[in-house]
Amino acid sequence: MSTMKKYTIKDIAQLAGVSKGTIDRVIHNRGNVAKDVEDKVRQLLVDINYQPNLIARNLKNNKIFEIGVLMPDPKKDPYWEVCIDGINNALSEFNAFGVQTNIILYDPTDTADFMKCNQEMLEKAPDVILMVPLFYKEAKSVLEHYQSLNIQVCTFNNQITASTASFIGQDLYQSGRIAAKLLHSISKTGDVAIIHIDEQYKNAVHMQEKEKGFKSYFEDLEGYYGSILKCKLKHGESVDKLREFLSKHSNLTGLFVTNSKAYYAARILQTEAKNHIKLVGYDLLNENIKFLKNGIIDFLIHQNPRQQAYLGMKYLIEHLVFEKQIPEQFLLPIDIINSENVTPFMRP
Amino acid sequence: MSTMKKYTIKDIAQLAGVSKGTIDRVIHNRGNVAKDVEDKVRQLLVDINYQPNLIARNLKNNKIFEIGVLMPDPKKDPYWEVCIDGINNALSEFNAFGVQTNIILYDPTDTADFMKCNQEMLEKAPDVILMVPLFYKEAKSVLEHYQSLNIQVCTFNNQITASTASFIGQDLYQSGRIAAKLLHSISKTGDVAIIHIDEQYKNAVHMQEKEKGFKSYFEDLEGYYGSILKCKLKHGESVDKLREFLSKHSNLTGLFVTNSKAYYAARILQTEAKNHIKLVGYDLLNENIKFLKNGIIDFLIHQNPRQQAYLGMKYLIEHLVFEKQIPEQFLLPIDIINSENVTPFMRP
DNA sequence: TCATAAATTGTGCTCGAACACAGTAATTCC
DNA sequence: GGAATTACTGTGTTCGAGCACAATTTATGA
Repeated sequence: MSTMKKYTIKDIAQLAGVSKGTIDRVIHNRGNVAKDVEDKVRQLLVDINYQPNLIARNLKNNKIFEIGVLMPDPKKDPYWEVCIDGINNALSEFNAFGVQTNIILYDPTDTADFMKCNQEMLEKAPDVILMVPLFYKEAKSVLEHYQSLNIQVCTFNNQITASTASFIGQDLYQSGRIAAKLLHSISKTGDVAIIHIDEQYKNAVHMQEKEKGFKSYFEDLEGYYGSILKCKLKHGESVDKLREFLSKHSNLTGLFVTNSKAYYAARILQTEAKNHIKLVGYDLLNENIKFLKNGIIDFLIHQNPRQQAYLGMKYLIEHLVFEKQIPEQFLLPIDIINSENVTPFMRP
Repeated sequence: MSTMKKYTIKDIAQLAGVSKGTIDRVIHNRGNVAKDVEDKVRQLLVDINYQPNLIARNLKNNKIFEIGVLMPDPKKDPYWEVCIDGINNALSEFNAFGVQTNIILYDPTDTADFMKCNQEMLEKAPDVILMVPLFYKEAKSVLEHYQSLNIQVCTFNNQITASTASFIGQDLYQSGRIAAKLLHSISKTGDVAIIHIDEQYKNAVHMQEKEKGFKSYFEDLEGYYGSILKCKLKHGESVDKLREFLSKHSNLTGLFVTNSKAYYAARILQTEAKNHIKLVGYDLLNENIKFLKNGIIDFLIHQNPRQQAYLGMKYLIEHLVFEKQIPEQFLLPIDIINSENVTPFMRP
């Protein structure tokens, strides 16, 4: 805030009437310091609020840090594409500090591959790890292993509540509530439906949390008398099931698709000209954006995977380079996207 | 990306068969280097893609940088409060790099005070300046002066298009369009009104841009037959004018308040129980949030002043410390806020 | 008492870039 | 030819923290 001198170890040594070696020993608890001297120096450090010059510290310890990244292969699911951008972004921002990545991509439909890639990662022995722990049970054991090896891990997208690893993501329950609020604000009456598309074991928790939040909004609401329906489309099932669901329930005015597959529903609404049914979904996939712009999709909720990956990298790098503490959990704000504000969120 | 050795000046000297002094002279164009040697070294630098170690560079040049901040006094307008948080945030993030600020607050209703504070700033002779150039004409001349003194300036909130200073803010035209889209999505029929409250000379450009964007949305729209009305409330005028306006136009279904004073309109809507009139405004002031939560205000558009100030500081610091280029313009995404996603945006 | 161990403290080098200054080679000029 | 100037090149110190190791003081034991 105000003008304050930057004290160096040398300054402190002079003030305490000892040599810089002693100060160093106190700072790093290296022992071999007389009790009274130690107390005196410690007090002095507090008094002048000593902040070590991280630049100098870093110059000396100039090792190249290795960050292992373990995430789903964007080739298998385009949702993950932007994460690579976020990672590269962080990398270029900190490229002066000697950081290297080792990205391993696993098949998001294959738990065995996840385990195999983790094995591979262990062999690379990175300093820290950024991971999308898609599969709860497997991730839990893997995270425990990393913890026992004392490797700091930062997870994003999926929270493994049972682990101590730091997590970056969103409050899914709340995002369900937001979806409900949006749907309700654009269609006051009629029934609404929660649509789970391509539901898989790995996503079950995600979708359930969103569903709970969605329902809670309408339950809290006074004066709403529509029904909350539900349609599940398991992985591999035909979209015909959804088409039938939509024809059967003629009183439907709103749909909430709990993942990035809102465009499945949008296609049906478009071909069957059901323009009166409002649609809220997730994620800025090109296919979704197309329907957002032509008005079939009304709102998308942005989970900001790019930012999640970027922040994870940033936290890890700052931890390595500047010894900053990594927050246990960081929940990103939940962005509401419509056809008019979509563009800046697509910025690289 | 891949494993690449970090070359130092010493390495290059060895490779080129000269001393590190010569490499240094080439890198900094200090002259006094034989033509053939210079060419050779330059080629070498390109070949190995030499990246100077910014940590070492910084350690040597360890001066304390001074950032002058010139912004409206939050005591006069609470809108600016969060900017201080953003500035302190950036400061604590980079506190290891020897950066100091000198914050000067001016009266946002007083152009003369703005000029006086700029004079004061000049006397402090900061290395760079972060500024909210509230008053177009005055700011223009001031910015020219800073440019002639070769002081890098970063502006936020208000764009002085005639200047070369870097700008961080939002696309106001687009934000008007977003407001229109939101209003239209929650009330399909009836008239809408643009409300300018406390309009002052200094805000005129801001509000006009938003108005233009708002209108453009409805003009682009097919099948909308309502009218777009307008109500101006000059600084100091009684809100009764607005109350009368609202009673007179009984077909109104939506209001767009072009600045942070949406709560003025909300109060009237509440006391007169005009719940059918939808309301969209700007900024997460406590008063606005209150009405957002009780449903009188439907959406707020978040101009993110905190992030604007934070980013400005970050750009300036990285410019000073790492010699990074400051982007000429950075337009933040425009956040749509409803009662359900307001909380995380209020995070410190 | 003095050698030896143990406890404590001080010194000096390192990291990579920047830059002053010393040193060497080439050229000019009388 | 030799002094002086110019053109170029190399050396050594600095920044602040970290750490190895040397140096010093104090304690212990026979």
